[in-house]
Amino acid sequence: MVKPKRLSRSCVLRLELYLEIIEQFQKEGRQYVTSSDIGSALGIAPGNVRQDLFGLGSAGRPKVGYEVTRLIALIRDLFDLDREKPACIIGFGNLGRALAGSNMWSRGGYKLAAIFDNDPSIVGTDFAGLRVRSIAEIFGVIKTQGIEMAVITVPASAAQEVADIVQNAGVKAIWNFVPVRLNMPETVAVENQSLAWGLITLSHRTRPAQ
Amino acid sequence: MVKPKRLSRSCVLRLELYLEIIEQFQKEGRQYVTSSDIGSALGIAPGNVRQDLFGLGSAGRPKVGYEVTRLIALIRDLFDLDREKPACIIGFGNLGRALAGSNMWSRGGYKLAAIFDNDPSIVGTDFAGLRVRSIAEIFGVIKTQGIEMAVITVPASAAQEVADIVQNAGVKAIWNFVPVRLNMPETVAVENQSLAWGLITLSHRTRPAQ
DNA sequence: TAGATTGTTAATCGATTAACAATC
DNA sequence: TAGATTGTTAATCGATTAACAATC
Repeated sequence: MVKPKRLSRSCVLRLELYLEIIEQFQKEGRQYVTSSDIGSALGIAPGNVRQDLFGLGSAGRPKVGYEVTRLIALIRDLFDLDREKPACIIGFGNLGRALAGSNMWSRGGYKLAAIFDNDPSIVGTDFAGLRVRSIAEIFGVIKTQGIEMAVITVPASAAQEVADIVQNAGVKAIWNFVPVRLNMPETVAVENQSLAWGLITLSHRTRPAQ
Repeated sequence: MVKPKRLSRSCVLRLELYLEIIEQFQKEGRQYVTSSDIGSALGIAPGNVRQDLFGLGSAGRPKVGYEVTRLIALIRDLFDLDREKPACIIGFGNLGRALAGSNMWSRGGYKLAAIFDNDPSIVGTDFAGLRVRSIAEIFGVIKTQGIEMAVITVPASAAQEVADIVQNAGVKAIWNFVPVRLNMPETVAVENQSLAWGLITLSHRTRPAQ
């Protein structure tokens, strides 16, 4: 189950879609799916699907298709979704709260393990069994709980400072919702989730003809 | 200022980054930027920057660089950011509230013009001068206010139904935060913002070596 | 002038699509 | 068997990178 070749970002994106749709097929009770089943559900050419799965080390059977359980296991393994990785949220405003309450954590193989904020009126309150902690505790809690990922939803002025702290504490990944380019070593995986991008893209795509 | 050629998604993404960084340069008082300035700030090859700007119909001056104000105007025009387009949010839970309060609207050239929810305890309350309206009013309000874009943050079970309504009302774009594939005609631009994707990507990128 | 930087073409690289033999 | 579907190679397409003459 070694996977030496680096997958392109677009291939990763497709595989995420495949997983989603295949799990849906599974819910419907199907045991096998074909590349056309997957492709037509997603608007992707079946050959493209086959080649992606081929790179994954698939094992489809001509005329039958791919075994659903095996395919799901392969993709979940590739994405490391079955290991519950501790994560934290830093910045517990509206967005932090929304993310904390979302069901995305388990889908991504993470577990929300700590929440931090620097507002004294929030620190100490409870959310889903977690006590909101002060910013000063970030380093220690990440270390002792082995937190691997930090979601950053603080004001722009504090983002780099917070990122430095979590990086020093040994976090491997940062999900950055702040519209600021974080300066981080290559060892930390940073995913920028600038919300304005989605809007700008839509604005572009619906721009009136001139 | 006609732009016949279709830009690739990655090119659009880069141009969004350029805009961001160029506006930052502008704040610092600079009048000209070179392709290397932009490229090195973003980790993109300067030749790539030049080619993108070339496709935009740029007008740089050898040895001097590109005029900041002109470049900003070109990109903002391309993305149609200077026309304030009315938008609405449907589903006013934590996420809807977080998005409503974000400063992304003006950056994307939109203006939050209406909020909808079906919870009677929320309908009628105020948020930033807007009265939260009931789901039943969606069609009429979109029509009368000329709303062009709808942000959908409702439960998964209601997403398709809501999308159908806004599409019938004439919305041109949907920003879908629900992890559900919406069935929409090609005339509607749909941007899926599945939050789990960011997590899965990070999980993949930090997967322990095997 | 000399040096820096653009505009733009050509070369490379990678990803997608087409195709079809292998196989169940 | 015949037909459907995979595995896998080759062809195409597009995007990135390299390169360099033009120019300020």
